[in-house]
Amino acid sequence: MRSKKSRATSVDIAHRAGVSQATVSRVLRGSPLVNPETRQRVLDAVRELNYKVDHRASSLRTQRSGTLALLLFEDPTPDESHINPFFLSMLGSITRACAKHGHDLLVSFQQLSDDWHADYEDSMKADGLILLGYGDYVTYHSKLEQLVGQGTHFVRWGAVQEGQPGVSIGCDNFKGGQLVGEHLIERGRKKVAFLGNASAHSPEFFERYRGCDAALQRAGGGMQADLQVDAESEEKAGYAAAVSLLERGRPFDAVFAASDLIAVGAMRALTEHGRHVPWDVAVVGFDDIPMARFANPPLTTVAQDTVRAGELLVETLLRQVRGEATEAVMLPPELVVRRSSGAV
Amino acid sequence: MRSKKSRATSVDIAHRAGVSQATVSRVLRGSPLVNPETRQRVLDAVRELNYKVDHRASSLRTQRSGTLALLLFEDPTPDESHINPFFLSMLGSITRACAKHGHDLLVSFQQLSDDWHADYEDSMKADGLILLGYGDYVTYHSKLEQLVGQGTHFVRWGAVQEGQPGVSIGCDNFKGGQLVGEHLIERGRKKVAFLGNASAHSPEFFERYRGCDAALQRAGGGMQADLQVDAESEEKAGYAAAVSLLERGRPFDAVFAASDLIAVGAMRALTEHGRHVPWDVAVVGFDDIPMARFANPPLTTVAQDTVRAGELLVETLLRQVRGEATEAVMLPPELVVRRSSGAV
DNA sequence: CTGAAAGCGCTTACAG
DNA sequence: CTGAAAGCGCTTACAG
Repeated sequence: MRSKKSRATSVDIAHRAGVSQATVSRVLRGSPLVNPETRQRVLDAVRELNYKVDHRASSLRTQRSGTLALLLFEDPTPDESHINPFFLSMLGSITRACAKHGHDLLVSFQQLSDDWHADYEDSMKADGLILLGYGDYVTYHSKLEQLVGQGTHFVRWGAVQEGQPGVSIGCDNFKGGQLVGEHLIERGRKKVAFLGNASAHSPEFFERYRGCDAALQRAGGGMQADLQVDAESEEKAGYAAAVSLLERGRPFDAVFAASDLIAVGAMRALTEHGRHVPWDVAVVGFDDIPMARFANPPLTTVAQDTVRAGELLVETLLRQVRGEATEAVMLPPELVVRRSSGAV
Repeated sequence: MRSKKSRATSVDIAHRAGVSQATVSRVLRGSPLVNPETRQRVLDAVRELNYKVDHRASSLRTQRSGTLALLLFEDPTPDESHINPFFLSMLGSITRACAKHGHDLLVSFQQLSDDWHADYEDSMKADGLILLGYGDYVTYHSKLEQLVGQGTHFVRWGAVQEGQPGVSIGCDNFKGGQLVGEHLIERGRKKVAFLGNASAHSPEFFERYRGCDAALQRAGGGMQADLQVDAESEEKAGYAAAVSLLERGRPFDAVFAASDLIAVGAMRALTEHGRHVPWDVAVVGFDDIPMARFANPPLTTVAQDTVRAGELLVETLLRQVRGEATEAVMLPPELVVRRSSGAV
């Protein structure tokens, strides 16, 4: 919107360049059906009047918005509190990937309870949806089915598993858990506690748990139910979980936290309760958020490739929008060893 | 976009409800000029066909998009690297504030070098722009003037100072620097090094520097030019700056880092070079990013109220879009004392 | 290679 | 309270 004279339209350009409005549109869309000289006259007029195509009009006409919407779910922490740093870095890489593909990104935080399934694409604000966030998978499921039923284009970041509505991109969480298990065994740890929800409601955490268990089993051990404590992915929850683990009084020499945020909280609790990390207890997290390097001691963790993830999400969604076939992908995790799991 | 039958339009609803398309529109816009019974019939049809107003069409017609665009600048780190956590949390609070005001948020990362001044609002994708990011203020300035000249609606997060194009919301950086200076003096520190650019190119950092200087002066001292080292807001830059400070061989008993990221890097360098924080050197940062609490030792810093900042930015911009008067605001900073500046 | 015309899906004076 | 009509600013067959 201009303050004085209203903004130039393609008609103004046509007038100035002495052509029809249709020709202006052809030039701006890069149609080859335009005489080079005509094209130049139009381009000159465009520059002189500082003209920009009205995105709403073109999108209304073409039925393509060139916009993707990112819906970020966060259930537990309604307001104030900080967003999970892992999602923040996903947000960063998704934004970059969108730009790279010439698309705009609409960002929106959602409560899982909201009626989100019926918004952005339905209002034609976006060509497709990217769904991101932990969330109770069971609740989630029916909404996803609704999306599929509506023919909405979407991709989801999260657990990649059978019988799931829509296309998912996710980390190979089982593999990640395995890497952790193998690492702990190598360091001589046997009794591994798990901090995080380990049930079908949180399939990502559960896979991490199962992967670690598989690795321990191969070494003749296994995860113990009495060493598992539920926790959402928050520092405070990690602290609380570690405290209640200690209260149980069962011996353990390692903690596998389902996320770095949990791990950081757990390390604080352990230290405050006189357990030395890593001498008494090795601690390993998941995600490799920026904070992990700076934790005290620096946190061993499993890195997820957020840059690749962002690109894959965007590319997959765009392919879907174009009507091409798409498939689920699991990204390989990578173990990052730091001092929190140091040798005994 | 639906997979099978194409999506319902207001004409379909009109047909089903036995009214004119105009009436459907009136109902959906909440016009009082509709008979309650008619309204109900329309609403029923809307529900049955799962109809949603096409946002592009309505926005084209009303000339209001209900969308704000956030342009995030990051000059030094072109790709890969992580976005400054401080901006990430601003992003979070801006997104929340937008939702609260019923607006959508378009997010875009920009290189300062890009031709950004001419994009989102010009394409009518957004009603206004929020500008966020450190950046060389001198380069910046002329682009801002262009925006003002074009009559573009925008607010900027950053230094609040005289003769600046457009409306700015920012932290009271001078005051923040003062708090740091007073705190250090109270802890018996005299020779305060400053890590960060201290010139008109980085007015935010410069104000922090000047504020600290003012506090020291009041105590009979002052900042020393030979204890100032340039640094962008990055952990690596902080590390490098601290190393070159040490190499100068001038005595100092405190470091005021222009940002937490710089402080974290500096603490690593100091520790590696045998200086104990805080015994030998007190370290103070700025921003209070999540990482600050978990740094080793936990970092004393100046907190900026990002939640309030986000709301203020959105409210101010919306007021501007509505043609109301707006003004610059400086938010009060708050000192957060942790162990990195612990008593001698 | 170019123009006239229809139409994307809404909103809103204008009549009644 | 309601309908018919114009128009927001584009894109794209359809003719030529």
